[in-house]
Amino acid sequence: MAQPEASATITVFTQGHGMRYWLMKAEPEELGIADLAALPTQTVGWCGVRNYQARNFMRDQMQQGDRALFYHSGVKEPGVAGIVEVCSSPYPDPTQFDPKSHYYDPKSKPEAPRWQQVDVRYIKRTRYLPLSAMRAEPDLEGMLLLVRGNRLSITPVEPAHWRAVMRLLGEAP
DNA sequence: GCCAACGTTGGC
DNA sequence: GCCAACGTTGGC
Repeated sequence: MAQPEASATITVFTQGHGMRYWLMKAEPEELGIADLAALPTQTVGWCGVRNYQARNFMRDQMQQGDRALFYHSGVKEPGVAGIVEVCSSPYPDPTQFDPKSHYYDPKSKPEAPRWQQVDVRYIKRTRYLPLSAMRAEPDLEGMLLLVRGNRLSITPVEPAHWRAVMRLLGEAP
């Protein structure tokens, strides 16, 4: 069966040296920035992505060394909580084969894995930047996270938007 | 808890 | 290949 391709084209913005910026959503009930920081290796496999467009970003676009905004979703006040770094190549998400997993996909077979993941590494916890504050920031206009109707759990971030977020976080660009 | 938005499924 | 029904996401 052919896998659907992304219905809309989203440009992935690269800098001169090829590093890309991302935003990755996590539900802190499952994995928050504090949990990530407390893990022995401070790395985690970004499992559970079950959207083809988000999967394709990991599979086709992400590179080791890319930075990502770590975003808390599904909470009273969603927002950016930290920064992580992509630290692996894409590889099959093991939870798709685990019948006990919430992310189990009975249609995916080990010989033809449907879902991929990357590992990410904790870089730092930042000042909390709520979604509401991001919406109020003119420099973030057009950021995919803020575009009406967008539900992607992984989105590319334009360098200009990344710089604006770093400024709002009080972080060096 | 609501519901808009949107992705997936499956009958035809 | 169309598209209605259904399920999920995720902010509010």
